Amino acid sequence: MKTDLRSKIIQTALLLFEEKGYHGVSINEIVTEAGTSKGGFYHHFSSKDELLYVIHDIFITYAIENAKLAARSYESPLEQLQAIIKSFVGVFHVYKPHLTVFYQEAKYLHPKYDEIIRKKRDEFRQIIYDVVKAGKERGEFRQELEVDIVVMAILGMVNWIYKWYNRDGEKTISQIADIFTDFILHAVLKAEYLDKDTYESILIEPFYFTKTKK
Amino acid sequence: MKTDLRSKIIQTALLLFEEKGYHGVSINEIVTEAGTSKGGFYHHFSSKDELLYVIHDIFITYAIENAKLAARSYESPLEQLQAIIKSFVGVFHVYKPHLTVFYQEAKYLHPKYDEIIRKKRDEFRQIIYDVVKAGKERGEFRQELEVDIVVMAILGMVNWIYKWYNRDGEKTISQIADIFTDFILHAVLKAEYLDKDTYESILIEPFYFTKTKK
Amino acid sequence: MKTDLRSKIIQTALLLFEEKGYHGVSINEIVTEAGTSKGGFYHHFSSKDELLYVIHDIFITYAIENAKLAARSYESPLEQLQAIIKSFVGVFHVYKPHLTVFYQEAKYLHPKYDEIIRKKRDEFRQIIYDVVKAGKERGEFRQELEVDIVVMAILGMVNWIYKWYNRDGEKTISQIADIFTDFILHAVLKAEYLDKDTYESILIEPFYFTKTKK
Amino acid sequence: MKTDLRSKIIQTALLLFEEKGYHGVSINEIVTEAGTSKGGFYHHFSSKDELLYVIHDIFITYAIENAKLAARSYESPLEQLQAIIKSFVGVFHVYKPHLTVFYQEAKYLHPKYDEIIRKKRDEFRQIIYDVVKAGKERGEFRQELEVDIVVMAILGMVNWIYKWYNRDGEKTISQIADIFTDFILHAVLKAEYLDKDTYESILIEPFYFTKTKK
DNA sequence: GATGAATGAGTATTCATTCAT
DNA sequence: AATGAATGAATACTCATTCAT
Repeated sequence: MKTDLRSKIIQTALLLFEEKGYHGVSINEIVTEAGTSKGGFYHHFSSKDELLYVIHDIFITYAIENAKLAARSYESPLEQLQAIIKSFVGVFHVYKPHLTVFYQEAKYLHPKYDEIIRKKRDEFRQIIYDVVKAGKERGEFRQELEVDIVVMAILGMVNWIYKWYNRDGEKTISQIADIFTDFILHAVLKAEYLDKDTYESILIEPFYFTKTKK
Repeated sequence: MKTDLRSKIIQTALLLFEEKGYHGVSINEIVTEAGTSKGGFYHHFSSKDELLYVIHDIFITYAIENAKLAARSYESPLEQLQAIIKSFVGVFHVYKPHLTVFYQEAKYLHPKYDEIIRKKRDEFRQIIYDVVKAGKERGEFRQELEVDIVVMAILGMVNWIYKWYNRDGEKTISQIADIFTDFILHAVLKAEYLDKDTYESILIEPFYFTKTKK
Repeated sequence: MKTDLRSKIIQTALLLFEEKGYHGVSINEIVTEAGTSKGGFYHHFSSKDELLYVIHDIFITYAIENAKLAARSYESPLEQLQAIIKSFVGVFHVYKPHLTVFYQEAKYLHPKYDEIIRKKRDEFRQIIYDVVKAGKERGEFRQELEVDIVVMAILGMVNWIYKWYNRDGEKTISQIADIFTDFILHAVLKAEYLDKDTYESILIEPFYFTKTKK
Repeated sequence: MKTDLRSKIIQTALLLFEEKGYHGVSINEIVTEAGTSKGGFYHHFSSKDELLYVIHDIFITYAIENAKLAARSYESPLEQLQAIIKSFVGVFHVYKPHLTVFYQEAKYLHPKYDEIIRKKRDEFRQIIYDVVKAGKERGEFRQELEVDIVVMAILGMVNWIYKWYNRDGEKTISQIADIFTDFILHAVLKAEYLDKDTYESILIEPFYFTKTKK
């Protein structure tokens, strides 16, 4: 298959970058590990920069799709927020190496790639923003909420997962998602919406958890 | 004073690292900007690695002291947590460049330095852990809380501030700290402790906000 | 026709080499521009070296034929020299790209090709040498002439044309040829042969000027 | 001396470039031959491009100075032209390697350097142009002369010297200069100025022939 | 004949570090 | 203490050439 070598290079680079950082890994190291040659690498990527971009793009594109789907699948902001968090946390199980590289090395993205990625990142943030805003306007979420800052708090706590999540750790990603959901809902919901029956009812396993079976 | 040049180098490096990343800045650039020479640099630092370590250490040492002081200054976990968050968030105002380097470049710390820093990082986490644990045990915090994960959520949301905080932004660091405190306390406190009178009373400006008068 | 692609490659390479130099053009660029593939290239040429050689050879072979023909067409050295200069200058109109590559890149010819080309270059020089020598011996040219050096002077002034000739320039190639002829004849002829009637009579347009009609 | 290594590098590169061409010589080869290191090279030159420029500049600057001095030293265009040719030809004795590189590799000069060099080249041509023009206007040179083209003829025949001149050859540079002068003067002077007594009188050895004693 | 994926030796350049002064 | 010339290992990237299809 035409894509074979390309995929192999991405996978190899991903793991190496995760372990040693983008600057800690040379092209030579990547191609040796991937079982190809420098020429092979440059046949598929125009530069090391581009490889970094591709890694960023794979993940952010996926994350946006998931978040949109989660939002679309429910009607009330409460449920939407739940679904988005569950989905978002779940992405870390599948794409932890991508995310690690994404957050650790974003600074070194070439400007031309950075712009593309920045737009997608903004798009992702906007999805969460809209849901929190709607929840506040509908009267389900507390009226004191500063939406901008709350969105950054949510993004921060979830994003940080890449620093500590371990597939073989004590808690599964699903449990972590539930704990985070519980934490966030307590932080944003009005007291009257806080009885378990309301919000725990939709804790179905979302699609992408089962997607990774490979 | 002997320390003068050393400080100048650290400050210069800090700002350059924040802007372009550790790998995007050469020793030459640092010494030129700092108005010294390569010899001057190596007189004060044994390597670029060491400089990176020093920057990490300055901040983490400071952050631990602050957190300990905050915890020591109050008796109830509720108040301690409030004070720690307020203190921790405030650190980003003063040490944003350090924090950016700390989170962005930790991966490139030489192992021998990494071990030292890792220990201090664990120490810092432990302080928060102890407070949340105590709050739960005392019955002020919700019993369902998974302390480990909640601590990581809190750390994540606060740490993430380095990615978006802007001294000239819409919200002051003090306002951000209040919003975060409100968010976290809603997330962890039992409903009965959630009346404003309880927890808003201690929103004193902590020491370090005034420390930076420079 | 088998030769089609080969010619296409030569023409394309010629123009690219003229513009950017042999080292400034990659095989990839040539084949892309020529609308073929690397395989297509190597089917027709054993190496980039060979392509360079072929370009050299096309021109030098042509130039020798022309010079011989010019010499054969007249009997007196005076007329022969005139005809050769006219012919030689004219070559620059048709083969400027070849000549540019010839003079600019000869140094990079592979030794095995270089030897062949060098021989032809010597052959060409010999033709002019013989004519000047004959002119001197016949008593038409000045007796003080150092034939060796004069030949190099003539070759130099004509060869240099590749550096400045422009098809769309102020002077046509035919005018340039006349000016050069006038210049050289004044330099070599004895005073008594210098009346216009003698040497301007043969300024027929030589064959190759009309050859390029395309 | 501060300039020692720099000069050594230039000299070494010059000879290597002359022999194998700019593209045929790697930085590695230069520094090995010059007895230094890559770092040493890049301490003195910002790039291989810059080295090429420096080589160009050394020669063209020198040639312009010489031509100006030659022109300034005489009053009549006839004598000026003689002096300039003598001086110009002499430059090839001293700077043959520079000139070889200059004419062979000019195409690869980085645009920013090319502009500087091109200006100096134009300045040089202008000096010769002015003298031929003046000679024509004063009535010493033939009125039929097309000054533009004649200047290119003169430049061409002299420049071409770099292709064949050999310090150990049959003719000394001074002899060559005389032969060229004789050739050119016959080509441009009116018949009445062509008696030897007029123009051979100033064939003093010009300054720069003795300058190179080092 | 033609393709283009793959090769790998070779290139210019960078940069942390050393050390004579 | 401080300088900055010199080092050389390491790096990203190029490109003529090969070869299975």
